[in-house]
Amino acid sequence: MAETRRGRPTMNDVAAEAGVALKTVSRVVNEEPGVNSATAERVRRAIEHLGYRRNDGARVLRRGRTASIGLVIEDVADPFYSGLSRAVEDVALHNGSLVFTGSSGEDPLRERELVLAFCARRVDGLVIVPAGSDHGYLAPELTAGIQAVFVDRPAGAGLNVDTVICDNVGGARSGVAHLIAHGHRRIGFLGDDATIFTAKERLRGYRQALTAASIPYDPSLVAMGTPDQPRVTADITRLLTLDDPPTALFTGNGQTTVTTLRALTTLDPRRATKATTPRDTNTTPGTRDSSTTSGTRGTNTAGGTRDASAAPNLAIVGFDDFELADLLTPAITVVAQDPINLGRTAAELLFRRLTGSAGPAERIQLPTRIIPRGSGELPPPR
Amino acid sequence: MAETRRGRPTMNDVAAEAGVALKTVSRVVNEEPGVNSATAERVRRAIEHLGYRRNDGARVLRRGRTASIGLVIEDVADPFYSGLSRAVEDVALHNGSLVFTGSSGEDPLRERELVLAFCARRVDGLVIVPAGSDHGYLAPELTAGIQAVFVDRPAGAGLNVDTVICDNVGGARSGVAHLIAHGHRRIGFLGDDATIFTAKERLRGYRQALTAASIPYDPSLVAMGTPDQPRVTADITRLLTLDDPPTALFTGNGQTTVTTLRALTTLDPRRATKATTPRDTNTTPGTRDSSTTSGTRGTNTAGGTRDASAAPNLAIVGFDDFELADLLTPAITVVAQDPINLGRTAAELLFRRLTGSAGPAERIQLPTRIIPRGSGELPPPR
DNA sequence: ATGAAAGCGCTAACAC
DNA sequence: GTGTTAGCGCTTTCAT
Repeated sequence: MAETRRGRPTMNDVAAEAGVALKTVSRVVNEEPGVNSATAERVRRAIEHLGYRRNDGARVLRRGRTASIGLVIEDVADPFYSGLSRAVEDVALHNGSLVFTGSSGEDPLRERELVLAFCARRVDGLVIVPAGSDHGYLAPELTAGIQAVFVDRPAGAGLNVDTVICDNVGGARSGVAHLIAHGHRRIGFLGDDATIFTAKERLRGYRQALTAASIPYDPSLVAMGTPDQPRVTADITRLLTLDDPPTALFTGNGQTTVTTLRALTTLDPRRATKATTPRDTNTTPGTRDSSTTSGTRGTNTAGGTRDASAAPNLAIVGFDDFELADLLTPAITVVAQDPINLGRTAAELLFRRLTGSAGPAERIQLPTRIIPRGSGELPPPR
Repeated sequence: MAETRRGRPTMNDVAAEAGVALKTVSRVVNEEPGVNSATAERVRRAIEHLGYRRNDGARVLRRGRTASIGLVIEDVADPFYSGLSRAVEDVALHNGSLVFTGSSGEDPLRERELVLAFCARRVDGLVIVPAGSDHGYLAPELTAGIQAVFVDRPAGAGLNVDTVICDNVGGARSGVAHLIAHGHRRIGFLGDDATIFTAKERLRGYRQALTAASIPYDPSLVAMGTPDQPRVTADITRLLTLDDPPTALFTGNGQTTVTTLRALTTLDPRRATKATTPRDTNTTPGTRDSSTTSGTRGTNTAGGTRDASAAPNLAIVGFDDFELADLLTPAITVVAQDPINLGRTAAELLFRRLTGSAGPAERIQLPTRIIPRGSGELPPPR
């Protein structure tokens, strides 16, 4: 409380106040043994009185280890990555470490900036969901002893680091095989941007499933790009107006699945009445308040009602589970991966490295599992 | 690359390599003016050659400011807080600052640990969603010059800090008034744990709306607690089996809304057929794969079909918007607050403080808006 | 334009 | 048990 000097009190201030040497204060603060309990008590009183708190920055400078790690993901606001984040956080806390978090927003430059900023802060290690494919900038940091684990996507060529990913190929294959098992032969693939590793892998799985069922690959059934609404809606429109349109859709990630569902709702004249107020529209309270949407409940029979020319009775399987998938009508069948497991596994591997585990870089692949809920079990028309 | 000494190269190493003094290296690294361009080039080559990277920890120790902030929220994995996080992150990056993130998990002790750990790292400022109500531990830190902004919930008594919250009372009031305007007089309130500030405020709003409509307050219509499925299901069952059951429900936060919807689906025998595979159940791929759920689509008419004794045709308005609210049947009417705006406002206020803005603690209240989508416009039965 | 010396707050290594 | 000294890697101040 009582401070005469500018700034926070230091160990020196405490030492002066308690009438002991600096080192004794250090011993008390760090609970080292071998301090007379009376002396210790005097020091503790001085600490209390001055409101002293150890400066971990200085400590770190002296000791080498910062007890902090850096986490670079694509976007914390995405439920997939926020689950992963939480898992990393928990493991870090468990290991007495703090975590710097940063979202790259799928921008390789921002990824690089964040990683290097974390390295400049001398984090002990990094958990990275890479946006870019060139990680040469990391090499000197690794040489210098900073540990890194890549999650969800592998590092760019030439970098030999631990990696934790899910079985993208196998997951997509099983999801598409599921649709085939239910009688579909024209299956659309809506994927994330083709530059993204997971998107490419899942497309591979899609093709493998087709091959296994002796269904020829038709590139006109494939649409890839960022999962923004206009693009997805346009692509779906294109697919549905093909001469031989798909009877089922496989969507390549969570965002794309949701965007697809919204597109289908828009395209279906009967369903369209339901979602009158799109998200993010500015609605003045009390204005369109009661009129437009009331009474619509029960007017749509929810399934099997889409106008064939616009949004036919499509079967859907999505990669990634998402909240409320089970409450939609029909409920959405998904190929689920476990973001928490992904994050936990990566973080645990990182801390194992930090506590001395040597050996070559590991590549851990986590399984996916299919969760049938209804949308993926719909048969093709006729 | 070429390192003989242990650890990373320092400015000293660079200086030796370039044949200049330490200070000259510092000048080059920090792009200070007044260095001969030839000398600077030599230094730069040495930096490149040695793979030198400035140690920001040491820099910070000398300069005072750490260019980092701490963010303590309830749970990054919750979409509300992950949106808020992203906004804080973006503002921080914009201000050249890194952010330590930590989830308190609604545990006051963990909140305290995190905050103090951040303070020990000498973050410049803090953005806190408080879990506890006693923030006495923060006082010395504030005195020492660490800035703090509280978001979503105010600080405990006695702490005079900047606060950014949404209009919980007004939002709840307007949501409940909306239901009343649609003819409801028996309205259940399902809130978060009663110890949580926002839960209490929203209950107040609920009561205000009732009072304004001269509807007596009936405590048996109110249920508060953590939004776990068993508790919510039990409470809803209790509400629906009252002699005079509610015809509408107001749910007090996003999690509760979702849990409520899931409970209603379970309670409704007709809807129950739909969500056969609950989330988080371990389904072995290929086992229950195709049998249980196929063909259910179209069997439920989605709205207006609940068994009156279990889950009648309830109107619902929820506090907090959530992804897919618009795609449910019926789509869910919500009182939306804007987590991104909340985070951005708080972070901007923090950085304004950090750049010298003085003045008394501010208390900023952000508006909510009602988004009618269908579920809140259903009339009471008869 | 360049450099030498001091010191940020702490811990490690060694006295006493 | 306690204290002294050095120095982590950098910036600051003041010389040259």
